[in-house]
Amino acid sequence: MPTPSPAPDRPCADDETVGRLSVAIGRLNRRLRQEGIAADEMTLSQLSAMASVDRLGSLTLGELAAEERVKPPTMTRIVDRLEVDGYVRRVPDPSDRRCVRVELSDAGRSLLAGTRSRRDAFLVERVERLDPEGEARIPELVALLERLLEDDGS
Amino acid sequence: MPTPSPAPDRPCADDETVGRLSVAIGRLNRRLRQEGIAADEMTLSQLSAMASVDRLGSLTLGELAAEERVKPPTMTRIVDRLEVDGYVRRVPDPSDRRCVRVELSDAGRSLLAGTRSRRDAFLVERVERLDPEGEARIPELVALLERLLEDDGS
DNA sequence: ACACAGTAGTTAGCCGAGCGAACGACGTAG
DNA sequence: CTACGTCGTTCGCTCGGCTAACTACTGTGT
Repeated sequence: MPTPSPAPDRPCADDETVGRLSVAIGRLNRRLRQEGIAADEMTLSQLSAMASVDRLGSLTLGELAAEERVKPPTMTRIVDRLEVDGYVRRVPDPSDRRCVRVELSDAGRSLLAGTRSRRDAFLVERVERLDPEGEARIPELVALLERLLEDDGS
Repeated sequence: MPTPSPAPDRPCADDETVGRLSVAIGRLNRRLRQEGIAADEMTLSQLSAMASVDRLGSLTLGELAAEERVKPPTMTRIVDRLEVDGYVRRVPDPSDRRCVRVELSDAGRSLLAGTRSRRDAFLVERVERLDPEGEARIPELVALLERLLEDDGS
């Protein structure tokens, strides 16, 4: 077969495949940054944080940082910017005044909805460019990626 | 089929799936940064640039920037750092003295080899944590991701 | 009750990654 | 030879990530 890559002499999908995977992840990330951000004023980090709050409900800043795999100071600044732009609120936790809960504002929710679709336009278009066969496989792909992220330590 | 995700009421794998895809991409990228970088002094951008030079051979700075989907000033600085660290060389192009060709040094090549395997350790471990069924699907996943990146304009 | 250790978040300071604008050096068309 | 285009660099900016150090609070142990 003239397909350049397969090289089926290797028993399992290890080294080379994994290398290509991390390269592909990096590139897709950059593409998503370029495509997704141009439309609005959001950065990927801000968007991702807002999406987590939307999905999981009110979170403390620390929980949000952990969810986003980021250290607390980083999340503090991301939330700072989202707050001055009016997309989230800091709400003191009544039962533990050390904690700060982060909530989406209405503006945040609607911006999230609108932004998401625009940001995803690139991916949707890319997905649709695939043959139907490939397109049908996308959900599996996503599930697999999510399983790679399934967590434990660190 | 008891597979949890399909939800076949939606005609195709669009909006929500694509949203999850971009979230997963972002997270994996951050994880790779954390895991991969700790071991050595490389950043993902530096590594990715070196990998491109390794794969495609000597490139001009502009070609490299395009390949990495980055603007020239960004690539200039990445190459700056790689050069002071001795991993690449800037070689003037004899036929067009405006151009600068970027080449890997021996140190760069060996560091690339060593680093790649360490950086991939996280992914390899994650892949192996999957059931064999999932593991077997990784190559398809990679191929699909690469097809999403297949290029055209922009 | 009070002191002390531990936890949540912030502040300050550092660096890398990305961009656009402006510039110098070089090639090319006229 | 002049004028224009291209390549790379420099400058100056924002964002995102980190660590270290600090403040405010909780909880625990005498």
